[in-house]
Amino acid sequence: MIQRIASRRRVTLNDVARAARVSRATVSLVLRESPLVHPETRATVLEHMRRMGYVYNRVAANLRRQHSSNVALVINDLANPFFAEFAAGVDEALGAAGYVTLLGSTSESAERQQAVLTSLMEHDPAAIILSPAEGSDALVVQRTVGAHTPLLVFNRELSSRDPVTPTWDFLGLDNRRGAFLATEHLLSLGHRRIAFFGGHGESSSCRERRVGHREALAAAGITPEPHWIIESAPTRLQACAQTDALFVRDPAPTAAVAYNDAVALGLLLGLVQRGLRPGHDFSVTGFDDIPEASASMPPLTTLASDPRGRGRQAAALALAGAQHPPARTVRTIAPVTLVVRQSTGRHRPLRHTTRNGGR
Amino acid sequence: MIQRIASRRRVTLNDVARAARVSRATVSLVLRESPLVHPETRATVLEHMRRMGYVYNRVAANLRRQHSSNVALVINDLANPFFAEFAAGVDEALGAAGYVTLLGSTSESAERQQAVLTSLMEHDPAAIILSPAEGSDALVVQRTVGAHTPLLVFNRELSSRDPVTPTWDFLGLDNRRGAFLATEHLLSLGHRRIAFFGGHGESSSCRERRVGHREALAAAGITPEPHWIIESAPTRLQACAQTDALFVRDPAPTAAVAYNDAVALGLLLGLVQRGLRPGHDFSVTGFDDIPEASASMPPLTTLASDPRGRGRQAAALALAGAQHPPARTVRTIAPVTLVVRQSTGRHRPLRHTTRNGGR
DNA sequence: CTGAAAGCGCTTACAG
DNA sequence: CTGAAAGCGCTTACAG
Repeated sequence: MIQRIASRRRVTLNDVARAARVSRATVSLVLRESPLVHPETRATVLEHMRRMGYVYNRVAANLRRQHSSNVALVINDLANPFFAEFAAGVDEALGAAGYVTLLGSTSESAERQQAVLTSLMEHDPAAIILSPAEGSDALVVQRTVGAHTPLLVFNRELSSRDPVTPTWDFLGLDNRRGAFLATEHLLSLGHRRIAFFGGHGESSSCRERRVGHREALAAAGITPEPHWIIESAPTRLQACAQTDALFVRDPAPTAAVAYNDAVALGLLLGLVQRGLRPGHDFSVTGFDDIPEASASMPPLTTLASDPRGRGRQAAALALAGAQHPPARTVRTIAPVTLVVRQSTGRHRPLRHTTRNGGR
Repeated sequence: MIQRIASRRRVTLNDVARAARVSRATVSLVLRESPLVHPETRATVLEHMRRMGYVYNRVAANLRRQHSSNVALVINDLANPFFAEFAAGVDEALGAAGYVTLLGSTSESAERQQAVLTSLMEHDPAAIILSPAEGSDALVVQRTVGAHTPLLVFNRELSSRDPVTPTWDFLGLDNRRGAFLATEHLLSLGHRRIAFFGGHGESSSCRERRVGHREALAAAGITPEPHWIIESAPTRLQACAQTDALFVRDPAPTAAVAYNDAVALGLLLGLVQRGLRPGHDFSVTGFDDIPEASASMPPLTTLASDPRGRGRQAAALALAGAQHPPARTVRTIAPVTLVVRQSTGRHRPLRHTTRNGGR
């Protein structure tokens, strides 16, 4: 009976005021813990709220205050543990700051990204964190986000056919240095013919990692052969299927810097299917340090970037962008660290071993 | 300069009306594509909107219409690919229905779940989809969600020390039958001593899976030994560390039904470290069919539950709950299907092979 | 310390 | 087909 009455209509601040025999203003002040209101009045009001099951309507409050308490988070691939961890970090930090996360997952589709951004914009986000879908266009994004809402682009550069001056902040990983470290590590193990395996040349992160690879080789006086650079979709299955491309020409590489962990794990599988023992006959590095990296056979040498920490960082940057007037755009490049495991050593899960892990 | 002027203030429906020299009502009708408004007027208004960069404020509209266009999604472990896929499915279906997803990730903490739910409730969700954190209490959840907002609980039962009559809908997997199928499969391979490995007895999904395991054994006339039931936190690392518990007493099990894929993958690793060849000396099954399951060494026999599809289903159920008056609570149990891979066969990735994969 | 009034950006009868 | 008015649930000066 009480249940029925309670569920008839949402109880509002007005109802509480009437029940407690005070004005709406007073209830509002109680809500925001103003010292102006008499402790006794305050206690009465609070008691009424509790009894009536009042829940604050922050949406209405925000409308009146011209304020927003939500941040949109648009993710290209939530199924990838790297981005899932990132999202968890974003949500954690936003929640701690009193914000709520509006999620949009695009499944790597630029069209869906467009729809998602349009819809989210109608919910008046204080800021947007966007990990762009492949092939998304900077101009299109810029147009739908508009000039009022601060945008933080994560992980991938946002570009366009026509030149665009970025009006967004950027948070990315130090891809160049990561790939440099991985290549250097393989060189230190005695490898000379080191492939760069997987990823697409259109992706900015892939391009940057290739540069790091090339620079490390150059520093060692090595000029990479064209057939050491192998493309593949950044998935385990596609990478596995591309394994043979490493061995089409003699002399074949003895090691590979993989675009990321997913690709590296696919390559591990491909090597085994070919009768090779990874970490023994052929060395492989990854990128991201997803949970599977440490549990693969053999465990994967890779670059750790702390995706959850990146998420917290992204939230902080986005909120900063929302608070200050848009001064100038901020570019942040987060460091990555090499984690050495058996996929490049010979059952020696140590850092910077100098034993030759190649053939 | 134009930039500065544009970014000064958000342009509202009022601004558009003034610019187009019509009333606000007319603009509002244009927005909702009402046939009442003259095509020419309509065109003018639309053109002004475009030029002025108007973006619809759905929050304000919802307030007026006493309507909500967001659904809260609270997830206990977003880093787990199973839940990440689920979340992607939810977001996809909600987006298609014109709703937006409010994300809350709890990292398996009941306290954080409480905070997250409270915060999300203030954003007036049309419904809540909750995958409960371990140890969360039904009464507490019920109290903070209230009677107005339909709640769909996913994956785990929500219980309490005191008896509660559920006022929420439920979507879960057919855990009992899944574990039954896995056990039956191992039996068909000739195993007689089959352990149930990992998970905690407090978790409803773990309890249900244990029942399935026990029933399948019973159907084969086998009474499980107490030391065949091994607890572990549902993570790869903890599971790996528990491997030895399988072999403390003779005769030891020759196969194990693992609580889920993470646990199974940890067990695979533990077996290898012990010098055993999984799928050869010892058979293992998982649960969930996460992407790594097919890429592990050896690939994992497991139960597939289509988490993305579950997500879409959850979204549909939640929206249904939001539309109809709360009639009675709905319980939905989604089927799972056995996927046979090498971790239970001898390099025979086929369904229902009858070859003995145990020792 | 509390109340009456205006307004956030929109929608919805109600007249005309 | 369009305009003037009221109101969603809240906050914020402004009086008293």
